[in-house]
Amino acid sequence: MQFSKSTDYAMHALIHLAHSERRHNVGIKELSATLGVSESYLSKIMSKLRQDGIVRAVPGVNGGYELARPAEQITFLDVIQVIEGRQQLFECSNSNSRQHGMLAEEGAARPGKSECLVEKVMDGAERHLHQYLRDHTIQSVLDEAFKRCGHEANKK
Amino acid sequence: MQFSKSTDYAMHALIHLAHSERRHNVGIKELSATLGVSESYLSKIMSKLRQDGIVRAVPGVNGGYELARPAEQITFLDVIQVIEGRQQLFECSNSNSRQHGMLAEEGAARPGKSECLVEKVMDGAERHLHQYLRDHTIQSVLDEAFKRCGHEANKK
DNA sequence: TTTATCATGGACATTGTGGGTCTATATTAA
DNA sequence: TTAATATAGACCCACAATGTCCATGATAAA
Repeated sequence: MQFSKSTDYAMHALIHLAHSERRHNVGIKELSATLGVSESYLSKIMSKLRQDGIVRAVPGVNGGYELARPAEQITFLDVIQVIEGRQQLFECSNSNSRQHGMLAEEGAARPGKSECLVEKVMDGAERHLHQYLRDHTIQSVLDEAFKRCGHEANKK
Repeated sequence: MQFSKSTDYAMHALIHLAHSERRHNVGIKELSATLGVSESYLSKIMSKLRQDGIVRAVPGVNGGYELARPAEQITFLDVIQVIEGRQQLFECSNSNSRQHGMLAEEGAARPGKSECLVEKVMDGAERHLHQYLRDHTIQSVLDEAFKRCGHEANKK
Protein backbone atom coordinates (compact mmCIF):
# COMPACT_ATOMS: atom_id res chain seq x y z
CA MET A 1 0.00 0.00 0.00
CA GLN A 2 1.86 2.99 -1.28
CA PHE A 3 1.22 6.00 -3.41
CA SER A 4 2.72 5.58 -6.86
CA LYS A 5 5.67 7.54 -8.16
CA SER A 6 3.33 9.14 -10.67
CA THR A 7 1.56 10.91 -7.84
CA ASP A 8 4.91 12.20 -6.67
CA TYR A 9 5.74 13.46 -10.16
CA ALA A 10 2.34 15.06 -10.58
CA MET A 11 2.56 16.94 -7.31
CA HIS A 12 6.01 18.32 -8.03
CA ALA A 13 5.08 19.23 -11.58
CA LEU A 14 2.08 21.19 -10.36
CA ILE A 15 4.18 22.98 -7.76
CA HIS A 16 6.61 23.97 -10.47
CA LEU A 17 3.76 25.27 -12.63
CA ALA A 18 2.36 27.26 -9.74
CA HIS A 19 5.77 28.72 -9.07
CA SER A 20 6.32 29.80 -12.69
CA GLU A 21 2.75 30.96 -13.16
CA ARG A 22 3.31 34.58 -14.05
CA ARG A 23 6.07 33.96 -16.59
CA HIS A 24 5.11 31.70 -19.47
CA ASN A 25 3.78 28.30 -20.32
CA VAL A 26 6.07 25.55 -19.11
CA GLY A 27 7.03 22.92 -21.67
CA ILE A 28 7.52 19.24 -20.99
CA LYS A 29 11.27 19.71 -21.54
CA GLU A 30 11.58 22.12 -18.67
CA LEU A 31 9.41 20.00 -16.39
CA SER A 32 11.31 16.89 -17.29
CA ALA A 33 14.66 18.55 -16.57
CA THR A 34 13.41 19.97 -13.28
CA LEU A 35 12.00 16.73 -11.94
CA GLY A 36 14.53 14.37 -13.45
CA VAL A 37 11.89 12.25 -15.18
CA SER A 38 11.77 11.31 -18.85
CA GLU A 39 9.69 13.50 -21.15
CA SER A 40 7.79 10.48 -22.44
CA TYR A 41 6.59 9.33 -19.09
CA LEU A 42 5.93 12.75 -17.65
CA SER A 43 3.78 13.72 -20.63
CA LYS A 44 1.51 10.77 -19.88
CA ILE A 45 0.98 12.13 -16.43
CA MET A 46 0.41 15.66 -17.66
CA SER A 47 -2.18 14.39 -20.10
CA LYS A 48 -4.11 12.81 -17.27
CA LEU A 49 -3.99 16.06 -15.35
CA ARG A 50 -5.31 17.87 -18.41
CA GLN A 51 -8.13 15.39 -19.00
CA ASP A 52 -9.28 15.98 -15.45
CA GLY A 53 -9.14 19.73 -15.76
CA ILE A 54 -6.21 20.33 -13.41
CA VAL A 55 -3.99 21.91 -16.06
CA ARG A 56 -4.42 23.40 -19.52
CA ALA A 57 -2.13 22.54 -22.41
CA VAL A 58 -1.34 24.50 -25.55
CA PRO A 59 0.52 22.76 -28.36
CA GLY A 60 2.75 24.44 -30.89
CA VAL A 61 5.72 26.74 -30.53
CA ASN A 62 5.96 28.38 -27.11
CA GLY A 63 3.24 26.06 -25.94
CA GLY A 64 3.28 24.09 -22.71
CA TYR A 65 1.24 23.71 -19.56
CA GLU A 66 -0.34 26.04 -17.05
CA LEU A 67 -2.64 25.54 -14.09
CA ALA A 68 -6.30 25.47 -15.10
CA ARG A 69 -7.34 27.14 -11.85
CA PRO A 70 -5.67 28.98 -8.95
CA ALA A 71 -3.19 26.95 -6.94
CA GLU A 72 -5.26 27.35 -3.79
CA GLN A 73 -8.09 25.50 -5.51
CA ILE A 74 -6.03 22.43 -6.35
CA THR A 75 -6.03 20.09 -3.40
CA PHE A 76 -3.85 17.09 -2.68
CA LEU A 77 -6.99 14.98 -2.94
CA ASP A 78 -7.68 16.27 -6.45
CA VAL A 79 -4.27 15.24 -7.68
CA ILE A 80 -4.24 11.88 -5.92
CA GLN A 81 -7.62 10.94 -7.28
CA VAL A 82 -6.59 11.78 -10.82
CA ILE A 83 -3.49 9.63 -10.64
CA GLU A 84 -4.51 6.83 -8.30
CA GLY A 85 -8.11 6.54 -9.37
CA ARG A 86 -11.27 6.82 -7.33
CA GLN A 87 -11.88 3.25 -6.15
CA GLN A 88 -12.36 3.03 -2.43
CA LEU A 89 -9.33 2.16 -0.33
CA PHE A 90 -10.91 -1.01 0.98
CA GLU A 91 -13.50 -3.33 -0.48
CA CYS A 92 -14.78 -6.35 1.35
CA SER A 93 -14.58 -9.29 -1.03
CA ASN A 94 -16.60 -11.34 1.35
CA SER A 95 -20.14 -10.09 0.97
CA ASN A 96 -21.89 -13.41 0.69
CA SER A 97 -19.67 -15.59 2.82
CA ARG A 98 -20.81 -17.15 6.05
CA GLN A 99 -18.83 -14.54 7.95
CA HIS A 100 -21.40 -11.80 7.65
CA GLY A 101 -24.21 -14.21 8.41
CA MET A 102 -22.31 -15.09 11.57
CA LEU A 103 -22.02 -11.49 12.64
CA ALA A 104 -25.73 -10.94 12.21
CA GLU A 105 -26.88 -14.39 13.23
CA GLU A 106 -29.02 -13.49 16.24
CA GLY A 107 -30.49 -10.56 14.37
CA ALA A 108 -31.59 -13.01 11.64
CA ALA A 109 -34.24 -12.84 8.99
CA ARG A 110 -33.39 -9.37 7.76
CA PRO A 111 -33.48 -9.71 4.00
CA GLY A 112 -31.63 -6.47 3.12
CA LYS A 113 -27.96 -6.20 2.24
CA SER A 114 -25.79 -6.73 5.29
CA GLU A 115 -22.96 -4.22 5.27
CA CYS A 116 -19.48 -5.37 6.20
CA LEU A 117 -18.45 -3.88 9.52
CA VAL A 118 -14.78 -4.02 8.62
CA GLU A 119 -15.49 -2.05 5.49
CA LYS A 120 -17.47 0.43 7.55
CA VAL A 121 -14.46 1.18 9.74
CA MET A 122 -12.17 1.43 6.73
CA ASP A 123 -14.54 3.77 4.97
CA GLY A 124 -14.44 5.97 8.05
CA ALA A 125 -10.67 5.99 7.87
CA GLU A 126 -10.81 6.92 4.23
CA ARG A 127 -13.18 9.81 4.87
CA HIS A 128 -10.81 11.20 7.49
CA LEU A 129 -7.89 10.85 5.14
CA HIS A 130 -9.78 12.60 2.35
CA GLN A 131 -10.70 15.48 4.59
CA TYR A 132 -7.06 16.00 5.49
CA LEU A 133 -6.02 15.87 1.85
CA ARG A 134 -8.72 18.38 0.92
CA ASP A 135 -7.31 20.81 3.48
CA HIS A 136 -3.91 20.95 1.77
CA THR A 137 -3.39 22.57 -1.61
CA ILE A 138 -0.62 23.30 -4.04
CA GLN A 139 -0.67 26.86 -2.78
CA SER A 140 -0.28 25.80 0.84
CA VAL A 141 2.96 24.05 -0.09
CA LEU A 142 4.25 27.18 -1.81
CA ASP A 143 3.28 29.27 1.22
CA GLU A 144 5.18 26.90 3.46
CA ALA A 145 8.22 27.14 1.21
CA PHE A 146 8.16 30.94 1.22
CA LYS A 147 7.68 30.99 4.97
CA ARG A 148 10.74 28.79 5.30
CA CYS A 149 12.75 31.09 3.06
CA GLY A 150 11.69 34.10 5.06
CA HIS A 151 12.70 32.35 8.22
CA GLU A 152 16.09 31.59 6.72
CA ALA A 153 16.47 35.23 5.71
CA ASN A 154 15.59 36.47 9.17
CA LYS A 155 18.12 34.20 10.75
CA LYS A 156 20.77 35.82 8.57
CA MET B 1 -3.78 2.57 -4.07
CA GLN B 2 -5.83 -0.08 -2.40
CA PHE B 3 -5.55 -2.41 0.51
CA SER B 4 -4.85 -5.97 -0.60
CA LYS B 5 -7.32 -8.82 -0.33
CA SER B 6 -4.98 -10.40 2.19
CA THR B 7 -5.75 -7.61 4.62
CA ASP B 8 -9.42 -8.30 4.12
CA TYR B 9 -8.91 -11.99 4.81
CA ALA B 10 -6.78 -11.32 7.87
CA MET B 11 -9.35 -8.98 9.40
CA HIS B 12 -12.21 -11.41 8.93
CA ALA B 13 -10.16 -14.34 10.17
CA LEU B 14 -9.30 -12.48 13.35
CA ILE B 15 -12.90 -11.51 13.90
CA HIS B 16 -13.87 -15.14 13.58
CA LEU B 17 -11.19 -16.14 16.08
CA ALA B 18 -12.36 -13.51 18.53
CA HIS B 19 -15.93 -14.68 18.15
CA SER B 20 -15.03 -18.33 18.80
CA GLU B 21 -12.57 -17.52 21.57
CA ARG B 22 -14.15 -19.38 24.47
CA ARG B 23 -14.80 -22.62 22.59
CA HIS B 24 -11.68 -24.18 21.06
CA ASN B 25 -8.82 -23.55 18.71
CA VAL B 26 -9.98 -22.84 15.20
CA GLY B 27 -8.36 -24.88 12.44
CA ILE B 28 -7.50 -23.62 9.00
CA LYS B 29 -10.29 -25.78 7.57
CA GLU B 30 -12.97 -23.95 9.53
CA LEU B 31 -11.48 -20.55 8.74
CA SER B 32 -11.19 -21.42 5.08
CA ALA B 33 -14.80 -22.56 4.92
CA THR B 34 -16.04 -19.51 6.78
CA LEU B 35 -14.22 -16.98 4.62
CA GLY B 36 -14.46 -18.82 1.33
CA VAL B 37 -10.71 -18.71 0.75
CA SER B 38 -8.43 -21.66 -0.02
CA GLU B 39 -6.67 -23.29 2.91
CA SER B 40 -3.31 -22.92 1.18
CA TYR B 41 -3.50 -19.22 0.78
CA LEU B 42 -5.15 -18.47 4.08
CA SER B 43 -2.50 -20.41 5.98
CA LYS B 44 0.16 -18.13 4.49
CA ILE B 45 -1.67 -15.17 5.93
CA MET B 46 -2.15 -16.83 9.30
CA SER B 47 1.58 -17.59 9.43
CA LYS B 48 2.35 -13.93 9.00
CA LEU B 49 -0.04 -13.07 11.81
CA ARG B 50 1.67 -15.61 14.00
CA GLN B 51 5.17 -14.36 13.21
CA ASP B 52 4.10 -10.90 14.30
CA GLY B 53 2.54 -12.15 17.52
CA ILE B 54 -1.09 -11.46 16.64
CA VAL B 55 -2.19 -15.08 16.92
CA ARG B 56 -0.81 -18.28 18.40
CA ALA B 57 -0.84 -21.56 16.53
CA VAL B 58 -0.77 -25.08 17.93
CA PRO B 59 -0.12 -27.98 15.56
CA GLY B 60 -1.35 -31.51 16.03
CA VAL B 61 -4.76 -32.99 16.64
CA ASN B 62 -7.32 -30.44 17.85
CA GLY B 63 -4.82 -27.74 17.10
CA GLY B 64 -5.49 -24.49 15.27
CA TYR B 65 -5.28 -20.77 15.93
CA GLU B 66 -6.25 -18.46 18.74
CA LEU B 67 -5.70 -14.78 19.44
CA ALA B 68 -2.38 -14.11 21.13
CA ARG B 69 -3.87 -11.25 23.14
CA PRO B 70 -7.31 -9.85 23.94
CA ALA B 71 -9.35 -8.64 20.96
CA GLU B 72 -9.46 -5.10 22.34
CA GLN B 73 -5.67 -4.98 22.09
CA ILE B 74 -5.54 -5.86 18.40
CA THR B 75 -5.98 -2.71 16.37
CA PHE B 76 -6.72 -2.29 12.70
CA LEU B 77 -3.32 -0.69 12.38
CA ASP B 78 -1.62 -3.77 13.83
CA VAL B 79 -3.21 -6.03 11.26
CA ILE B 80 -2.66 -3.71 8.33
CA GLN B 81 1.00 -3.24 9.14
CA VAL B 82 1.57 -6.97 9.36
CA ILE B 83 0.02 -7.60 5.96
CA GLU B 84 0.85 -4.45 4.03
CA GLY B 85 4.24 -3.79 5.54
CA ARG B 86 5.54 -0.72 7.32
CA GLN B 87 6.94 1.44 4.53
CA GLN B 88 5.61 4.95 4.61
CA LEU B 89 2.62 5.74 2.41
CA PHE B 90 4.52 8.32 0.39
CA GLU B 91 8.20 8.68 -0.39
CA CYS B 92 9.55 11.56 -2.40
CA SER B 93 11.80 10.10 -5.09
CA ASN B 94 13.06 13.52 -5.89
CA SER B 95 15.45 14.40 -3.11
CA ASN B 96 18.31 15.68 -5.21
CA SER B 97 16.47 17.10 -8.17
CA ARG B 98 16.43 20.78 -8.97
CA GLN B 99 12.88 20.98 -7.60
CA HIS B 100 13.88 21.14 -3.98
CA GLY B 101 16.61 23.58 -4.72
CA MET B 102 13.99 25.72 -6.44
CA LEU B 103 11.78 25.69 -3.39
CA ALA B 104 14.61 26.79 -1.18
CA GLU B 105 16.40 28.99 -3.68
CA GLU B 106 16.17 32.32 -1.85
CA GLY B 107 17.02 30.60 1.41
CA ALA B 108 20.17 29.27 -0.28
CA ALA B 109 23.43 27.97 1.05
CA ARG B 110 21.95 25.73 3.73
CA PRO B 111 24.01 22.56 3.43
CA GLY B 112 21.73 20.25 5.49
CA LYS B 113 19.15 17.84 4.06
CA SER B 114 16.24 19.69 2.58
CA GLU B 115 13.02 17.92 3.44
CA CYS B 116 10.37 17.53 0.75
CA LEU B 117 7.34 19.64 1.59
CA VAL B 118 5.03 17.33 -0.32
CA GLU B 119 6.26 14.44 1.73
CA LYS B 120 5.75 16.47 4.85
CA VAL B 121 2.06 16.93 4.08
CA MET B 122 1.65 13.28 3.16
CA ASP B 123 3.33 12.18 6.35
CA GLY B 124 0.83 14.27 8.25
CA ALA B 125 -1.98 12.51 6.42
CA GLU B 126 -0.46 9.17 7.28
CA ARG B 127 -0.19 10.04 10.95
CA HIS B 128 -3.88 10.96 11.03
CA LEU B 129 -4.80 7.76 9.28
CA HIS B 130 -2.75 5.69 11.70
CA GLN B 131 -4.35 7.32 14.69
CA TYR B 132 -7.79 6.47 13.37
CA LEU B 133 -6.76 2.89 12.72
CA ARG B 134 -5.30 2.61 16.22
CA ASP B 135 -8.64 3.65 17.68
CA HIS B 136 -10.47 0.70 16.13
CA THR B 137 -9.91 -2.86 17.27
CA ILE B 138 -11.17 -6.33 16.54
CA GLN B 139 -13.25 -6.05 19.70
CA SER B 140 -14.86 -2.80 18.60
CA VAL B 141 -16.15 -4.55 15.49
CA LEU B 142 -17.63 -7.34 17.58
CA ASP B 143 -19.24 -4.80 19.89
CA GLU B 144 -20.75 -3.04 16.92
CA ALA B 145 -22.11 -6.35 15.64
CA PHE B 146 -23.67 -7.23 18.97
CA LYS B 147 -25.14 -3.75 19.31
CA ARG B 148 -26.71 -4.20 15.90
CA CYS B 149 -28.17 -7.55 16.94
CA GLY B 150 -29.62 -6.07 20.10
CA HIS B 151 -31.13 -3.26 18.08
CA GLU B 152 -32.72 -5.79 15.74
CA ALA B 153 -34.11 -7.71 18.71
CA ASN B 154 -35.63 -4.57 20.22
CA LYS B 155 -37.33 -3.67 16.97
CA LYS B 156 -39.03 -7.08 17.03
C1' DT C 1 4.78 -45.92 19.78
C1' DT C 2 2.17 -45.29 16.17
C1' DT C 3 -1.01 -42.57 13.59
C1' DA C 4 -4.13 -39.10 12.19
C1' DT C 5 -4.36 -34.31 12.44
C1' DC C 6 -2.72 -30.10 12.22
C1' DA C 7 0.60 -25.94 10.85
C1' DT C 8 4.88 -24.39 8.15
C1' DG C 9 7.82 -23.35 4.49
C1' DG C 10 9.41 -23.50 -0.14
C1' DA C 11 8.75 -23.95 -5.05
C1' DC C 12 6.02 -22.77 -8.62
C1' DA C 13 2.32 -20.59 -11.93
C1' DT C 14 -0.57 -16.79 -13.31
C1' DT C 15 -2.03 -12.24 -13.80
C1' DG C 16 -2.25 -7.44 -13.40
C1' DT C 17 -0.18 -3.07 -12.90
C1' DG C 18 3.38 0.33 -12.21
C1' DG C 19 6.86 2.39 -14.62
C1' DG C 20 8.91 3.31 -18.80
C1' DT C 21 10.29 3.92 -24.04
C1' DC C 22 9.34 4.91 -28.81
C1' DT C 23 6.88 6.54 -32.78
C1' DA C 24 3.37 8.66 -35.43
C1' DT C 25 0.10 12.42 -35.52
C1' DA C 26 -2.10 16.79 -34.69
C1' DT C 27 -1.69 21.63 -33.59
C1' DT C 28 0.26 26.10 -33.43
C1' DA C 29 3.60 30.38 -33.72
C1' DA C 30 6.95 32.47 -36.39
C1' DT D 1 6.29 26.04 -44.61
C1' DT D 2 8.78 24.72 -40.75
C1' DA D 3 10.18 24.04 -36.14
C1' DA D 4 8.35 23.28 -31.68
C1' DT D 5 5.12 21.42 -28.99
C1' DA D 6 1.45 18.22 -26.94
C1' DT D 7 -1.22 13.64 -27.64
C1' DA D 8 -2.32 8.99 -28.37
C1' DG D 9 -1.17 4.38 -28.99
C1' DA D 10 1.73 0.33 -29.27
C1' DC D 11 5.03 -1.97 -26.85
C1' DC D 12 8.26 -3.67 -22.94
C1' DC D 13 9.88 -5.27 -18.56
C1' DA D 14 9.96 -6.13 -13.67
C1' DC D 15 7.65 -7.12 -9.71
C1' DA D 16 4.03 -7.93 -6.55
C1' DA D 17 -0.53 -9.90 -5.50
C1' DT D 18 -2.90 -14.00 -5.61
C1' DG D 19 -3.02 -18.58 -5.60
C1' DT D 20 -1.74 -23.89 -5.81
C1' DC D 21 0.91 -27.92 -4.52
C1' DC D 22 3.94 -30.66 -1.89
C1' DA D 23 7.31 -32.07 1.62
C1' DT D 24 8.22 -31.56 6.36
C1' DG D 25 7.57 -31.03 11.28
C1' DA D 26 5.02 -30.95 15.52
C1' DT D 27 1.53 -32.78 18.51
C1' DA D 28 -2.25 -35.19 20.90
C1' DA D 29 -5.01 -39.26 20.95
C1' DA D 30 -5.26 -44.18 20.26
